[in-house]
Amino acid sequence: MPAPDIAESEWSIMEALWESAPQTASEVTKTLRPTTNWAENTVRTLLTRLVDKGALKTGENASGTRTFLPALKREACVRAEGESFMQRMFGGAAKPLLVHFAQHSKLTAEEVRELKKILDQNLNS
Amino acid sequence: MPAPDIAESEWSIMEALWESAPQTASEVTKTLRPTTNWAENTVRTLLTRLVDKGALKTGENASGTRTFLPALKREACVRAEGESFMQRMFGGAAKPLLVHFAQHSKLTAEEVRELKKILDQNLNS
DNA sequence: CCGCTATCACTACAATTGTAGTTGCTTGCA
DNA sequence: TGCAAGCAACTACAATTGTAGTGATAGCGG
Repeated sequence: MPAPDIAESEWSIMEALWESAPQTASEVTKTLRPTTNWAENTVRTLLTRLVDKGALKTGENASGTRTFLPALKREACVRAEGESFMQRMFGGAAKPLLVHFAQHSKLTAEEVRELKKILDQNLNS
Repeated sequence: MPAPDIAESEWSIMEALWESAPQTASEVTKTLRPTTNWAENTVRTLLTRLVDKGALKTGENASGTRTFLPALKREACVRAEGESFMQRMFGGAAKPLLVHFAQHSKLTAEEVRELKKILDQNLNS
């Protein structure tokens, strides 16, 4: 299973754990509380589902409580999601996607400069 | 309701109708048959859902049969979906998104040139 | 005039997602 | 040393999605 399908609310969980891992269920809950205000059970459910999907692994902390940590790299998940998005919206072609976001986003001159550099690097590789 | 949520299989329907509209249910079915192989009822269900969501409108053709046509521009839907994707995956920031796809896509020199131009245009606007 | 075929409008139903609640076990603390 | 509080495992339940099937209707072709 290369890249399990991670739903929207599950992403919040993953982000929290990519940000800092391992964490126990209640730690994750506290981490997310400001943004999501989820009940701890909600977080637990999502954690369990993510473990089932193979996106998270579990461990134990010093006090014997279960902890959760990513089983997949963020980069890999982003890439998979991105691939699927590109497929759905642009028939799998990168250019129209890049055109779209290049046109409809506000970018600073600095960012534009960086992006152009990256595009160049893309070529000779 | 600016931009209804269009599910994955619904996108196929929308694409067919953005490509050519209006079409009757059976026409859409035939249009999509090569790629999806959906039963006509499946297509009808999706069409109905999309009308409910306000993404499609209906009309009538010469023979009095119902036809379907987009109620929203593709561009608007792509933009909404893109926005939400950018939010989920990159916290809403365009640059990291662009960086990601600029790095992980194979682009031709020509495409790179065009993209750089668009980036420049982005600036003075 | 009558049945076959296309259309429609409903209904079906399992899987996934969002969001918890309930129950049972454990264990440190008063 | 019994109880409140944390933790784990299940269960709940409505909405959305994917993928059709069924039943009613109605017009075309014989």
